[in-house]
Amino acid sequence: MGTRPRDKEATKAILVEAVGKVLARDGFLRVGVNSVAREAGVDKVLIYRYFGGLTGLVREFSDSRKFWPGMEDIVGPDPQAFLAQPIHEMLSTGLINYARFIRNKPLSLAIIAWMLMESNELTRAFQDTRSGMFSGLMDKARSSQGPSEIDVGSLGNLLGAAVAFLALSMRFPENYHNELVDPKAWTDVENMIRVICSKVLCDGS
Amino acid sequence: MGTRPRDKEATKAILVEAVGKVLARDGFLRVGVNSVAREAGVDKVLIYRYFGGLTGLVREFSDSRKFWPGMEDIVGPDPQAFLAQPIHEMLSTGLINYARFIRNKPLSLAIIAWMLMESNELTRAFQDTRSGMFSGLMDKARSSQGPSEIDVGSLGNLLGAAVAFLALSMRFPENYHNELVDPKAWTDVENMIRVICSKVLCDGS
DNA sequence: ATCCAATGTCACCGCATGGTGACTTTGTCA
DNA sequence: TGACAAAGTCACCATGCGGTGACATTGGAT
Repeated sequence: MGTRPRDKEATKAILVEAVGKVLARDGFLRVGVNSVAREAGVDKVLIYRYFGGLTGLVREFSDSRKFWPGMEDIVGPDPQAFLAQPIHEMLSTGLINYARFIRNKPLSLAIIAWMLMESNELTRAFQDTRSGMFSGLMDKARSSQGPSEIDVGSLGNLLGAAVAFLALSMRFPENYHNELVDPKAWTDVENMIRVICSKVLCDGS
Repeated sequence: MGTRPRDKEATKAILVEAVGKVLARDGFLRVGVNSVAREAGVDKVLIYRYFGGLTGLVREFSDSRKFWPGMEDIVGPDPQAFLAQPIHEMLSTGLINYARFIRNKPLSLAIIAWMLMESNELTRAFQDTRSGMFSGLMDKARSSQGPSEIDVGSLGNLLGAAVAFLALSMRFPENYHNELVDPKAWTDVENMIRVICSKVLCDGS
């Protein structure tokens, strides 16, 4: 029989990967013990034996990949150049990089949606992964700014929320009459972000 | 037996209301034939007999109430005064009214979330209800604007998306480390919206 | 070669779901 | 007073779920 050699670690890896497949293809609604095991072609009892249950498996899945943009995804390849920009350009390019990072990542979008829909031990498995990177970056940006100005962090949060919602709504364009399936619409969004950051952060007053 | 007199319309109304109760309390994940019938204290077969299935019931529910803000919710009690404002104030007050309308309406938030999560015959039942009111308002605003300026509609869409995401994320604050449970945080958001609309739409160039 | 723990499969349980047919009760109209 | 259709209840089905115990198979150490 050409069956796979018995390899616990390999099987665990298959299961972890199966979570991602189900999540990306069918959404978090379908992520369950049965569906994941079926996707992996493995008996579901191994989920309990190896991970103590679906929660443990999802947690391991959460650690296994990089769903959220890291510092380098946000600031780009040259951190020095990034930090040398005026603050409004730092924010807008950071936001645009964020948008570009998530908008074509079904897994990231699925997780964002999941965390938006319920709070249980499964979504809590993702919580820690969302590093405070973004807010840290905002603090850094804030420090290079006069104290009495518009709060860069608040503006970033607001526009980040907009980006996330637009990226999510793009998944079911027939529900939200939006045109973001067209990449050109995203360049309009990016331009709008640039205009906002520029006008809000560096114009007079 | 003090049982209710047999009244088809009353029973239908009870079922329609039960959809809203389940949706607001447990979210769309729990909206099903069994749970709704149980909530209504009525046999589920009546859902099939009276509405042809859950889809018909949800559609009737969708028509039964006002989940989305109407024109008067957005423009306020005095349309004349609203339209007399400069365009950036029209947009910001409209967005703020939108935010105030939805942010404490669990049903509206649940439906927005639902439409963000799946596209099926049930979510399609809500689709038509979302009147093109907002975009119509944007057109009106656009007409009172010079042709070469920033597009008010795009800005409104972006900030509307931000508002929607923030309102949704508020439902599970432990997932998104946000502070919007505190109403004061919303006044900050409103102020930020005002600043953005003002700086983007009326500052020079 | 033998033993044994680890690896993996299979069968089953209780429960909830969407869905349907057969039943009983009620109001109404002749 | 009956008859009858509408209103509502009940019992049931197949399916899928999370979860668990018992089984078979393998590889490695003695």
